[in-house]
Amino acid sequence: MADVNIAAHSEGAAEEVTTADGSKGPVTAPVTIADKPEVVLIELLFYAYRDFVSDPDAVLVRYDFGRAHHRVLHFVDRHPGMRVADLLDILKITKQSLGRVLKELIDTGFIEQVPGPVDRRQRLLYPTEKGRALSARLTEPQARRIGAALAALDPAGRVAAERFLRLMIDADERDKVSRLISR
Amino acid sequence: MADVNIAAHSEGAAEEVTTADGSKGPVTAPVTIADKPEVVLIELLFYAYRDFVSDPDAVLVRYDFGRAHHRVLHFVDRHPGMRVADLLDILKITKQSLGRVLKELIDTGFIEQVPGPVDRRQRLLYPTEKGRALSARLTEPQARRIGAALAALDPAGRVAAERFLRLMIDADERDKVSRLISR
DNA sequence: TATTTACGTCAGCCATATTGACATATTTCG
DNA sequence: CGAAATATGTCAATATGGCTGACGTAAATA
Repeated sequence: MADVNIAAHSEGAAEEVTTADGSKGPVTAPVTIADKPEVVLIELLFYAYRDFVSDPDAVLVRYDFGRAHHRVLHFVDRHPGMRVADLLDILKITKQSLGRVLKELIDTGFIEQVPGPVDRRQRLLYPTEKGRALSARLTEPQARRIGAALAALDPAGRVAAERFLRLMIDADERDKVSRLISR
Repeated sequence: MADVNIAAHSEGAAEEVTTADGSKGPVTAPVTIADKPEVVLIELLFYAYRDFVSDPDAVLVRYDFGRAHHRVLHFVDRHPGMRVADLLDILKITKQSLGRVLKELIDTGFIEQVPGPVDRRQRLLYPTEKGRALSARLTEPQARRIGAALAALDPAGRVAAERFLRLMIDADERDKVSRLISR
């Protein structure tokens, strides 16, 4: 069963067949890319992301961590000294969801909390050496995948791919994200 | 707190500061895009996907469905008559995980099962009219988002964006995915 | 006939997310 | 100064979506 074997569709018509008694049967006509050309990109994004996130999973299981730990560690490593609120705004999850995952990363010594020097209510988040090392290790396969894909494009194509992804972000988040990324 | 306010980094050095007593403090140097240029794409993919999947959520809650239902309904709608095994191979989940979600979609009349006409062990999956309508409704905001992003690119850029996503898929899955998409 | 295949299901478990309420510092504002 | 807002943490209950493992059944196939 290594191969997906979706049967060819016998129906040539674009419309559903209504049976003799007037009841509606199942819809047999496929949604074609001619109908909705954007479906190609919708599905490519699904498949690409599916494989993209699968990369680090193999590493994470050895640490008893999940994808949530990966995300948290990545952004803390990327933005040392960030506030908890910043992290929540990036991940778009609640503080309760973040709580346990962050606690585990702190308890196991991958992330450290430091009281904000100016505003002492804050608990600024920093990676430890160990945290940085793990983050790098998780980034590696993803960077390799990205690098290989970009290498197959010409410079203009690389710019276009990046632009496309930027435009996929909510319009009212784009500037914030751009500022975060370009550090 | 509408704005993320990550403090500028006081450390100019690329390396960690070791304190006087020899103990390692937290790592304060950020990972820059100069260090790892692929990080830009890694993060863009995260942000883009985050917002991309958030679109249908607002619709789904009204049906008491989650993202898993969306994925199942989408692919059944896209490939009417597909087998359960095909769906599992696309989603890369176990049949037990699929089980509940699929059952709910069947029980609520969005998907129909038909015994395979040639191989009667199979339960071929079809959307109902209702299922097709919901799928279209869920696809709509995503297609709008994609369409807007593509509209901002020139034809070559559109090709590049699509090529990039194709290349992000596992090499040994690309042909299968291409066959699935180009229907 | 024996085996494999396609699918379903039961049971238990884990990870990640949610809402809502409440606690504790600390900063800021009137 | 005192009140209010802010940053964060935590307890509790719940939902969702995923997993492994075991077992069952019908149907195709070797």
